[in-house]
Parts: sequence; C-alpha cells; structure tokens
Amino acid sequence: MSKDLMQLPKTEASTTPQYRQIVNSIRKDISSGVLKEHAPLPSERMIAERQKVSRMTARRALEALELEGLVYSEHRRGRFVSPSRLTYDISSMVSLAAHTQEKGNSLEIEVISSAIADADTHVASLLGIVPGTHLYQYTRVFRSKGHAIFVETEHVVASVCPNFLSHNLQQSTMKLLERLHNVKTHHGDVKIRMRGMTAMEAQWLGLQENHAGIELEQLVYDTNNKPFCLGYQMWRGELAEFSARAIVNQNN
Amino acid sequence: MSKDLMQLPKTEASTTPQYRQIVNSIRKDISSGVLKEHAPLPSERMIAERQKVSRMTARRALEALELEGLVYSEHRRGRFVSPSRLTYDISSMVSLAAHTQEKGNSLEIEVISSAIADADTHVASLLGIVPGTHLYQYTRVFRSKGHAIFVETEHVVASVCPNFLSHNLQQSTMKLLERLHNVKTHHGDVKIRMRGMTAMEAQWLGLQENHAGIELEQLVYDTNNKPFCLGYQMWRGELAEFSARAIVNQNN
DNA sequence: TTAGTTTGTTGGTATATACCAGGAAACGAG
DNA sequence: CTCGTTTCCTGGTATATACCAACAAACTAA
Repeated sequence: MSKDLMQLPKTEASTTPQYRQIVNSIRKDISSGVLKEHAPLPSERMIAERQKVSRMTARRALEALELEGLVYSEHRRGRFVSPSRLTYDISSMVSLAAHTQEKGNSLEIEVISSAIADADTHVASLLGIVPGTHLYQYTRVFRSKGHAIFVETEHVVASVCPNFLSHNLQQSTMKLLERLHNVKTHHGDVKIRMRGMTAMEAQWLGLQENHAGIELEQLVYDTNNKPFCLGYQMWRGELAEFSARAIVNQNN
Repeated sequence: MSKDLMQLPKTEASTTPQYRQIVNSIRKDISSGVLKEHAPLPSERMIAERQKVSRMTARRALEALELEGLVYSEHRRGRFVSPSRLTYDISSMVSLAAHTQEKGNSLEIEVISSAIADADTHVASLLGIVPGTHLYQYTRVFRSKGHAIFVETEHVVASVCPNFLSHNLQQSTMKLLERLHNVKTHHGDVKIRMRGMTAMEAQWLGLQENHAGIELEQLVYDTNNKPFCLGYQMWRGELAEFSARAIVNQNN
C-alpha cells in the first residue's frame, strides 16, 4: 500500500474547522439514512443553537453541503436532502422522457416558451445555416415528481417541419419530428461541461443564483449529414449522470 | 390595513445585491480581457476598501466567481482568472496526453502513488473479478503549464501485464499496455457526473475543500469483452469539456 | 366556508470585528 | 553572495448583530 496517510494524528476534533465537523455529522446522517431524500434539514438558526456556533458558521456548513450536491435549498423555505441521480445515456440518444417512463419514473415537462425566431450568428454557424434563417425555439423544464432536473432550449430549423409548434411539446420532440415530418436522425455531437447558471436558468430550476450545473450541448444531424437541431440542457449538477460507450476497434 | 402598492422605479442598481454588482463588474473585466488568464484579482480587503463594502461582502463576490468557475483560488496567495477549457473527446478514446501534445500544449504528469493492491468489492464487481485479485493502482496528477487540471486513479488487473509498475508512468498507460503487453483495447464505458471532491482530491488539485468537480469513470474492455482497467478522473469543473458522438442509424 | 390578515419561521444580505496560518518579499547577518 | 528571520499580505475561520423578503400556518372577519 502507499504511505501517504501519515499526516493524520493530530486531534481531529480540534484541528478540523467547526463548520466542517457539522458538515461531516450531517453527511453521516444522510448516508446512514437518518435523513432521507427530500427530508428537511435543521435550519441555520437551529444548528447554531444546538451546536453552539454562530448562525454564520451554521450557514457555512449548509452551504458546503449544497456545494457538494448532498443538499438543495428552496428559496426561504429551507434545505432538503437531494434525491438520487438520474442517468442519461448519451450514446443511445433515446429520448430521456421515453427511457425514464419505461423505468417507472414519470418525467413531467413544462413548456416555458415557444416561438419562431431568427437564428443568431452563434446558432447559425453551428447549424450551418445563414443568420436570420427561421428557427423554432422552445424552452422546457423537466421534472421528476415535481422536482426540477434540467431545463432545455432547442433550436430547430423551421424548414424541415412546417407548423411544428402547433403540436404538444410535452413529449420527445425528436420522436415527434420523426413521426410527423419524416426527419431521419443519423447522429448527434454532444458536449458536456460544468458552468455557472444564468439568472434565468437558476430561476427555472428553482435555485439561487451562483449555482454551477452541467450543460449538455447536442447538435443533431439527419441522414444527409446536415444538422437540423441544436439543443442545450442545463442540469442540476447533483442530479446528473451521463453514460456513453466509446468504441476503439470494431474488427478485432 | 391597505397595502400601498409601490410604484417605486426599482432602479436595477438598488435591487441587485451589492455582492452581485461586484461579481458583474469583475465578470465584465474578465470577458473584456482587462483581466487575462491567470491574472491576479484584487484581494478581498482591496475590494472592500475600493467599493466601500465590508470584507465579508467582497468575499461573497469572489466566492461566487469561484463557483461560476471564472476564478480560482490558491491557498492564501490570492485569486486568479481561470484559464480556458481543455476538451476531451471520450468517443475516440485517444489518450488525452497524446492528443494535447499534438495541439502544442504540453501536459505534465506527476505520479502521486503507485502500488500493487487487492481489489475491494466495489472495484472487483466492476472489473468482473473476485475481490482480493491483485491490481496495479496508481494515482497521477495532470497539469498544463503547471496548472492542475485533473487527478486520475487507475486500477489495472495485474495478470494482464506482469511487472507493469516498473515502467515510467508519465505517459499514456493505455498505449503502454498495448505496446508492451499486447493488450488490445476494444471499447470503454464512460460515466460523467458532478460531485464534491474528497479532501485528498482537493489537495492534489491545489484547491480548498468544498469544491465540486467533474468525475469521469472509465471501464476499459479488451477484444475478448473482458474489462481490464477501471479509471477515475476528477477534473476541475471549470477546465473540463467532454465531447462525444452518438450514432443512431448506421444504415440509412 | 372562505378570504384576508397576522405572526413566526426560513434563508438572503450586510456590517464590523477578531485572530490564525501560510506565502512572499524585504531585510540583515554571516 | 547565500541563508535565515522579520514583516506584511493573503485568504480561512469565527462571532455577534441587524434588517429584509418570502413563505406557511394560524388566526380572524365576512
């Protein structure tokens, strides 16, 4: 075994910051099941009183737990234990909605906005069209049992699917395009990164500003190798897990 | 009593929290290039004095920028502007080290530890071996121009590559296995998630605790469809970008 | 019953203060 | 010149206090 565990001794209790000790204690309660998913945590003032620390110290502890993703906060209502993650297989490109429903979990979709708009230079360059081309743009929030998971904005080239927005958008739009408009999806280029949320994204997901989350960018191509849909999903970081399969040698 | 509806103008400046205003101002300086990569930001006390706020408020602003990933902190040295991201193509499974060097950026590898160990139940179940089987385990930190990017721990089934640890681990180990031990990689199953760092991971990456980052789990299979290597990479969230290609229809 | 107000809770923002420990650069002695 | 000490700067931790706005539950009047 390696020997880098040598700097332990020291009286753990006295050298560990107080707020860290509170973090560890609550983390233990969560992993041991004393606190279950969505259970309310003690309030800042409650912790301050019981552990005999100032409220700001209690607050630091709770904020650290939020940062780790173990805890989420609802605006001036309290803090709660985060539910478990949802896995999204980006290789299969099966709609997450369909996939989730098969596993018995419902996935509610709320349409925040939908409109026809002109492509700006950024979107246009990714979609390989000229700026100003008409697009369908819609933003939807995905929830499981009322708990927001991610918010998605898609940009679809309008010419491939006349009158698209008249359909019900509370379903997989990729399936919708295939069924109604004979669009044949060939492949998708996906990018995943962690970044801070905009004020609006945080609001849609019911979070305070500052939060970081995972952004999934997806550029979908048809069988003519032309991109026709650009989507951005902003996930609550603590709820996301993405899986993929990379193939190296097909012929060995 | 009658609640008098406020017709007050809501001057944006007065309704936005002070610390947010500071955040926005610094963010502007970063995006406009006034502050460049790795440039030091004004200290907490400096901001407090110049903007006439308390040090704790200045601190909140800087912490918010850290959370967004725009800024990183070095222990009691100061805060600096984060460099731009590094993209890792998980579909190609080309070694990141090789890929990065082609683009002219160097990637330094520091070996933190390397040892032979017995597989625990978790690792064993993923690798499809019995617990207690011998593994090579090594941990390495990857840096670009001295700036830590991610830390990786790999678990390799010892039987596939006798005397593996005697080689120089400051290179792509997948390439090493192919060249020296005739291991043929077939595919890899990848999982990506955001999570809080352990104390050790934070230390290796030169970060304070609390930080969240992106974990990339990679299970590598040989051409007999047997997994032989399990790797965990913990990335600084603000530096990571993962790309992948998902194929839907190969025959249309 | 229902609609409206009150009261107490929550987290969010903000100030002022204090001390600690690590890093860095200036200083000073050899 | 180099090596060690001093001094200043940095962020990290912690306390005590104050007020605000959003929410919920309890209360109260129609």
